[in-house]
Amino acid sequence: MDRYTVEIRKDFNLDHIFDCGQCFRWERQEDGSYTGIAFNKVVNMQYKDHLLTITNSNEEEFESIWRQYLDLDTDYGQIKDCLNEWDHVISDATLYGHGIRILKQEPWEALISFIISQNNNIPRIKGCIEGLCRSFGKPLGSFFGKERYAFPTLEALDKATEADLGPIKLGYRAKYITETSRALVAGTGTEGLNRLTQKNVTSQQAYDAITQFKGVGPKVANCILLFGLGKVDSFPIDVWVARIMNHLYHFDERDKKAMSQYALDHFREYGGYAQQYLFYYARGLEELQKK
DNA sequence: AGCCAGGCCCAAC
DNA sequence: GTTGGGCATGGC
Repeated sequence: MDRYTVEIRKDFNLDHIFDCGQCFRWERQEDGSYTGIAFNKVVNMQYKDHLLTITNSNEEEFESIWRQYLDLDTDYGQIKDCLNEWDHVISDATLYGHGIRILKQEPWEALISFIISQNNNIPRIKGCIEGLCRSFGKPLGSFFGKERYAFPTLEALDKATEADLGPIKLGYRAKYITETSRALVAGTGTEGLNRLTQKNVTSQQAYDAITQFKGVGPKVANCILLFGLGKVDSFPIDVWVARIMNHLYHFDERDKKAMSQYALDHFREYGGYAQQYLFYYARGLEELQKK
């Protein structure tokens, strides 16, 4: 099978990247590598001795897809330095998740995925999304021992009725998916979403645009901004972030407004990175607690 | 068994 | 503009 290897010196760890709750279609393998799907490509990624090897890919795809997806042209060392200069509490979190990168995911997939994520747990979110792909996504063939499916297109989900979505067990979110698909087809289509990634579209403008969709509130919108639209200043506050902000900064867990303002003041244009370090740290602490 | 999960909608203040 | 009940489903 085709493969491509590239050196990545630092600030890169597959567990941190794929297990920090930003994406739902990557599976850890026995050997510590990850197999997953993005942009209709099935690949396996292994990182060892500062070398990233992408299997079932090549240099051309690396340059056209994976370099941007993995955000390899961003200097995370510099970002962590800034965050630690602007805030003296976050250092443990930036050390704990030192290899995190914020994936540049496809806007449409992020929109639907994070609608599904609301009031849901990560294993089940993954199950729902996989079910959607199996039922409504294009078959990509068998890779790494499994049949693989693309994420469904807007057109495919637009055609699906709520009854069609029944077996996926999305619960009350099924209606959000159908209504959002209808609205997007009637409106700007996925191209309209893609345009929101442009630099001249502000985070506020993109936020206002996507909160028009049913099922997209403040938290879901901020996740879409951060993970799908490249608005890395956005700071999604879920129960984990609220919890860790309470623990580290002594905010009332319900006071989202105060936490957002703190993020604005201390994490500034890097709010999204700070949020991911905090989220991953919060879940890591919880994991330790359980032992 | 019962609480919880990457919350949102909508009605009632 | 804010607050709170209701909500589908299943992980743990």
